[in-house]
Amino acid sequence: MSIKPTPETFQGVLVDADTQVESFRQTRNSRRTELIEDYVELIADLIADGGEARQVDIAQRLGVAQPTVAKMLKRLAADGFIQQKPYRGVFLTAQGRELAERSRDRHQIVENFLRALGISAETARIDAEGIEHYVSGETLQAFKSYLSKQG
Amino acid sequence: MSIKPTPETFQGVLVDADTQVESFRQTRNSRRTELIEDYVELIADLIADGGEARQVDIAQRLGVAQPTVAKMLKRLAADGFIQQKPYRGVFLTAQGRELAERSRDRHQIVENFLRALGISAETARIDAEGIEHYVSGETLQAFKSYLSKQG
DNA sequence: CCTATAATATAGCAATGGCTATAAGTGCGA
DNA sequence: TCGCACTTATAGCCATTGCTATATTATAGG
Repeated sequence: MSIKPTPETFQGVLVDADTQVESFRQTRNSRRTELIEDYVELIADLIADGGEARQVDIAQRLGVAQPTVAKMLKRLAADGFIQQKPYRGVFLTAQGRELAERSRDRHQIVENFLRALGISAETARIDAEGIEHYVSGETLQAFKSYLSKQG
Repeated sequence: MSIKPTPETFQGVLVDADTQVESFRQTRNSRRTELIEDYVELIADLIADGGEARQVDIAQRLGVAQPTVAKMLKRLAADGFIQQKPYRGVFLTAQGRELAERSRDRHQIVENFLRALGISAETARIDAEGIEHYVSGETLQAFKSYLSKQG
């Protein structure tokens, strides 16, 4: 089990191992759902904006190739977030709409929070895209309450 | 090219496509370096704490299996971040130390910032682990200046 | 109605990051 | 010094997320 010799004689750089492993585990978890959230959120936006979400549009927005989108859509369908008809557009299921709404809310709060801190619109947009997936409920709440105090 | 019919008649949910694609591209980029940063940062901490970074310790901290670590270390060595001697520990190169230091600084700032917002220690630790990799220089600066105003 | 263009589907490849099982090397204590 | 326990190396598997190339289907114009 590799017991370290008298850890208390060293600088306390390291936190408890069991504690740290939990953080990393959670991060890996978020990483797994990150792409799903991006897709569902984008699909919802495309539908809201133009009535339909086509593979070519999703691909163009995400900056990936169309077959990459096709493959991911199969997974989203298998996971119950969307419905697909061959050679037709995609539609969100109730579950998909629910996830999209949560994602969009969270995204908006994070982006607005960064803007409120004085960060430029462009940076806020870019950083929010990455950060949103790693923000817990507690942190989101803190962001919200900062925003409301700024009012 | 799929020209949308009169987009100005819809709710402005969507930002410009070229703009959005850049955000997603950047996010994918961060995702690629995320694991490398975690490894290098952890290796630096283990060396600072106990003088050496063994695969079993890295594996235990990250919550992954030892062969997973072995594979990643090969990649880190190929990328010039660490040096390996067979059946011996790993050592950071100058490049590795540089990355480790930057990562640790950024990590600390993000975690302290979350704490300053009133977020609990545990949540701050977990969220910082995910968020740190997606924080741009500008945002980091904003976090720092919030912290100094709090001081 | 037929054809050309656009969109979607499918096949197959590569890199990444996990895993288990097992081989090989190290080093300590009897 | 010899053997056992620990550590590292290696082999081979799987899932994910990207790609290119190509086949198939839809659809709009002439």
